[in-house]
Amino acid sequence: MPVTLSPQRNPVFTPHTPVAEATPPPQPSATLRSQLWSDFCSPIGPMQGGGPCSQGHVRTWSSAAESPYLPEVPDGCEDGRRALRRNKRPGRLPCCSFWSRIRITSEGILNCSDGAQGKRRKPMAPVVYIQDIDRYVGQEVTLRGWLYSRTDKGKLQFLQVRDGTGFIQCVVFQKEVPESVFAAATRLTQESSLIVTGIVRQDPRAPGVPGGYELGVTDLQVIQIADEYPIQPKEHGVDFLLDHRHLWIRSRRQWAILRVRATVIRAIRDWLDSHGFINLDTPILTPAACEGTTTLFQTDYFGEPAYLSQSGQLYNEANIYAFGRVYCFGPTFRAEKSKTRRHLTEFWMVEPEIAFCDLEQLMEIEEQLVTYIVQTCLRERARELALLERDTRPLEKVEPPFPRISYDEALELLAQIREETEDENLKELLKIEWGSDFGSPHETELTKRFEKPVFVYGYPTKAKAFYMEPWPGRPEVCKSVDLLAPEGYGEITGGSERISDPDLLIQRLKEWNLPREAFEWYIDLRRYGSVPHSGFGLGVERTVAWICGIDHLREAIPFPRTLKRVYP
RNA sequence: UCCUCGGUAGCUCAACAGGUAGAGCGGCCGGCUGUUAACCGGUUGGUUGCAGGUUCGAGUCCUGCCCGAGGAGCCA
Repeated sequence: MPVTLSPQRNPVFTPHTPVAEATPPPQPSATLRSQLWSDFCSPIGPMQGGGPCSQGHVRTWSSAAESPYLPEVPDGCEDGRRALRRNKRPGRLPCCSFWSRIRITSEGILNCSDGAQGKRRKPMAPVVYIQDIDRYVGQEVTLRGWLYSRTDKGKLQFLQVRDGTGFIQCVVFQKEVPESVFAAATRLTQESSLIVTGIVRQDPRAPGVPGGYELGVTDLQVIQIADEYPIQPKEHGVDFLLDHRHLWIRSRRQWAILRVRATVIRAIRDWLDSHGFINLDTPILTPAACEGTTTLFQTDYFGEPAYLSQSGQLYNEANIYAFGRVYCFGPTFRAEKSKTRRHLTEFWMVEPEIAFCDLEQLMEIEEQLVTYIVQTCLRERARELALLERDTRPLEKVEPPFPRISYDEALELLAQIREETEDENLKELLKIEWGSDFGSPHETELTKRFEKPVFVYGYPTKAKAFYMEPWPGRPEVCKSVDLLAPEGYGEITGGSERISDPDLLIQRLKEWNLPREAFEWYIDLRRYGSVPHSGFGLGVERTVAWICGIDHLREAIPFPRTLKRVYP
């Protein structure tokens, strides 16, 4: 994994450049790009900093105003000419690269034909990421990012800077930087983009992620002064924040959650890829309901209806007969009018499917996968979880085996909870007849009784999907299993052993009033080498919410889609 | 679809019993060498969700509507 950017590729900043002149005023967006290139790439800054060519050749470089690519070099700058000739395809070369060559021969370029003298420039500080800052203590480095917040103490300013990989405090002392640098820091508004150079030092007072390190600023270049930023570092209403989701994701909590999400997704893929699973994508546009029960989003498919997928499972079942162990990983769409913190209309789900696998083996796979996800997050995202103030002790207990209880036992447990509680409201909520699926209150109360995720298996056949294998000797119960996360988080996976007998499957389609024609291909899978097989789906957002300890799924996905929201 | 709560400055909220619409934050100006959502002084900021009604007078009371949130239902 690259941890630093090569200075050769990013020679964009020169220490001791007069910042006041290098800093653009706020620009209309149409001109911003060329303005940025001008600041990044134009040698005007360095030439001025090191002693300008008296003929002002550099000002004629077209890169500054027109193109990010190769500048013109005026007659008389022989080193510049030679550098140009060395480039086989000069037109393809960014001027940043060009400038790095110039830097190597800076004595030459600065000693133009008119004899103007220039000083050798200081070596450029390496451009680094905040997440790697601990490797650079005592060194001068350059960071590129955005101003998170600023505290002005008069002759001293604290800049909280983020670069996508972390947050760090940069300290600007008036005495230690050129006047223009201090002035530039004063002008910075929240979320202004900047390039800052300074000496890395350890200081326990410095906040941030990772924290404990700060940058003693030596130079600062402003890229853009941001307009007044709508989101302040304080509490806001949910509606306001969701309207500004495109900006909200920059804030610390959201940043931390979404980094955990990325790790959850990678852990899922890592584990499956290294346990014999092959990733096969299943269609998102589908001809009919997979289950026949849920409400789907309908689209116009060249005059015919097509529906956004709510599951790739049926296709996975085809895929296992070609590949053995497979998984699909994609978005899932549900048009139900659910209006709770546990539901999104668009969410992500991984669905493994395994040939020659019964329900018990399925549970073993699930608990291993879930354990791997949790342990990977604890190991690799400790900083983010700390920022979220997640108590990780419950997560540390997550390891196989998870408790397994049957639906019947769960009902007994619920009855017992109703006996014990004084809360009349809760007593009412927990009422349930044999044959019904659990609602949120049931799941919540059940999981409070366990420290680890708990499997509930053997649900009533009528409460589940048509394709589930009946329990041997108890046809009213099926070989299904849900995994309920602890701490009240509820269902994070749902799975089952699938029916492998074609006749039984056909009978079930009839009982569920599903059109057999649409499922002919699915029945085929039972006609040609049918084997016992099982699979499950794991909801990414619910898993992320549980691991992060957040109470609403909408924060576990970058741009949530809910009943009342498709913007931004 | 049902229940509950809410909509006042850019943001978070206040405004007693119907009587001049306010505070903090943010922005702007000034001060401060260790701030952690800094602090201090000054300053800026309003179609009180929309429509109608009662009243001398409505953010406040009444009617209707719109929007949002939480929960239920629904939901592998």
